[in-house]
Formats: sequence, structure tokens, C-alpha cells
Amino acid sequence: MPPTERGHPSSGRGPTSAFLLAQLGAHAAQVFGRLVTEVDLNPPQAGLLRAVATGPGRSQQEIAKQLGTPPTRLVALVEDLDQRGLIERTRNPADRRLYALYLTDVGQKVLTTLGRIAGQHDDLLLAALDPTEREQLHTLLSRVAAQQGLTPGVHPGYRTLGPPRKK
Amino acid sequence: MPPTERGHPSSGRGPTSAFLLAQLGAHAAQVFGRLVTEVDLNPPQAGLLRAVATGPGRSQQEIAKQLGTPPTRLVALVEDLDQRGLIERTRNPADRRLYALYLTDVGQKVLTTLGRIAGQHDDLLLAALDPTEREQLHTLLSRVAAQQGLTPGVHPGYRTLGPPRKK
DNA sequence: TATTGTTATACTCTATAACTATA
DNA sequence: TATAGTTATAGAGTATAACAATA
Repeated sequence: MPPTERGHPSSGRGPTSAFLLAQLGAHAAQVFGRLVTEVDLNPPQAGLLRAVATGPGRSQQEIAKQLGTPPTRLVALVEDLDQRGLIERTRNPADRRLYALYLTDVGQKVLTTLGRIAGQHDDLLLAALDPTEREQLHTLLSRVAAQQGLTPGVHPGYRTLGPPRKK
Repeated sequence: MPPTERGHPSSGRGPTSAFLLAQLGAHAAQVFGRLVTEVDLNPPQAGLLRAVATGPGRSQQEIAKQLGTPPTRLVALVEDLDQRGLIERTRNPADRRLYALYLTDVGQKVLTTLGRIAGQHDDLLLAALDPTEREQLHTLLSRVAAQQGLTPGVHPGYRTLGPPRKK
């Protein structure tokens, strides 16, 4: 049996953990996209709702910075959530250029539902693991995420990418 | 201290494992996208190269089916890899509608480099974990991926999604 | 008539730049 | 002149439908 060409966990074949993460991550995102249709949101809208909740009263600029996205991208999202009564934007009287974003009562309810959906998401995805193993996995993933400098609760889908890749 | 609203690994706050998977997965994909620029490929091209390698001589239809993508999407990718001398397509003399795709020698070399890059990718992402923990993580992820029915080596980015989501 | 690969077209998503209104 | 939010525009990516060649 010839030596394997790279150091790998199973010291044999199969995908690397990094590939499994990418694969499972895309899968998880797709499943989540299906689940959130229950509250008639898409993933970016759900993320924005959470961002508003984590720091009520902030401006769109501040939220954009937290999410790592160009502020222009928020405009349509904010407007949509506003029209549907999930968030509220009030002009700051001191500086009338700024909006301050808050969750409405309906928005709060939807956020609670999102929490339940997150639990459902977890159960769907981790059906292969028993409680002890789930705990192990959660610990490992948390540590990896922290070391990689990922902002808790913020999906990299918001993060602006580098220069466009070559054709 | 009030009870938490959903069953969660850490039985307290913080993101679910499913969210961590989505977050880390998107991050991993971004990092991979950066790494493969070394061989002047983008992730879909790298995936196609691997797909061709796993079953040489197949038609574009067959590969499209494996990847779960519309065959039209392969046209541009195949053409690009062909023009750059990484793959070769020969008309099947028995049925001249079909192409049979093969890796060239150059393509083989690039594939080998991709293997090295995959190892590098793993090391970058799992810097937080020691060898034992990496092994644990790999085992857990493999089991979850298998239970979720994910095709080994095929990134869901190829998989055709459902109907477009509501605006 | 059915199938392989191709081309044409449309749509979604997102980034950049130009604009307005306030300061 | 600078900043918050908006609008306009352009580009990447991908899906669907129509097409040509071959069977």
C-alpha cells in the first residue's frame, strides 16, 4: 500500500475536515433557507432581524459594519422588514440623517420563532449524533470558529469578498 | 435564572451547531477560494476537475448528474478547462453526440497540487485543534455528512436549488 | 422522436458609484 | 466638506428554454 500524499485525519482517503465543513455548511444553509420560509423570510432578512435585536437603536451604518457588508445592501432589506412591520425606524431628532432601528412586537415574536427554528435546524442536521456527541461537536466547532476570528452570530455571507476572481 | 427557550448543547446561549456549521462552512469556502487561485482556478472549476478525475471518460451529462447541476452549467467550465489544457474531450466515435472527458498530464499535476492545497486548507482552518481533536471532529463530521446523504466529494454549490424564494 | 451539447435569455444577488438631505 | 441613507448601474453566477447535430 503506497503512502498517502498528504497528512490526513483518517490517514487514508476521503475528504478533509475543511471540505466536510464547506460541504456541510452549504447544506446547512440550504436547509435553513427552507426552514425560514415558515416565517416568510430569507436568510439575509433573518440575519438582519437578529442583528437589529442584538443592538437595538443602532443606525444602518453601524449594523452594516457589524455584518461586514456595504451599507447599500441593507437598504432593501431594512425597507422590506419595515414594510412588513417587523422592525421600525425612527429618525434621530438630534441628527436627522440617522435612522435608529428597533424590533417591533411582531418582530420580537418572529425572532422567538426563529429561535425555535434554529433548534429544529439543529435536530435535523445532527440526527446522526447522540447528545454526548452533539456536545463534543459543538465544543469543537465553537473553538474553531473563535480561533478563525468569526464574529458570533454573523454569517460570512454578509462579509464583503475581495476583488472578483479571474474568469 | 430563567429557563432557556430551546434545547441547546451548551444549555445556555450561543449559536447552535447548525449555525456554526453554516458559518464555518461559508468561511471555509472563502478560504478555499483564495487558496485555489494558486493554480488559477475557481472553486467550481476545481470541483469539476475532481469530478472528471473520479470517473474518466464520462460524458458531460453523466458528470452533471453526479454533481447535481444542470448540464448547461458545465459547458463554460469544461470549455475553460479544455482551453487551458487541463482536460481533454474526445468525441465518441460510436455515438458522435457524446464527449468523453479525461484529465491531461497537466490536469493530473494540478489535481495533485489541489491535494496539497486541501491539506493546507485543513491546517489553516483547524489550527485551534490538536491531532486528537482533529480526528474527533473529522469522525463526527463524516458521520453527519453521511447521514444527511451528502455525496462524498461533491459540494452542494453544484446542486440545483428549489424554486426561487419570495421577494 | 429522443438525446448531447450549445446558445440565448432572464433572473437573482451583490458591489460600486453617483446622488440627496442633512450636518 | 463630510456623513447617512438612497438610487442607479453594472457585473457575476446560475437557471430555463430554444436550438443544432446526431442518433
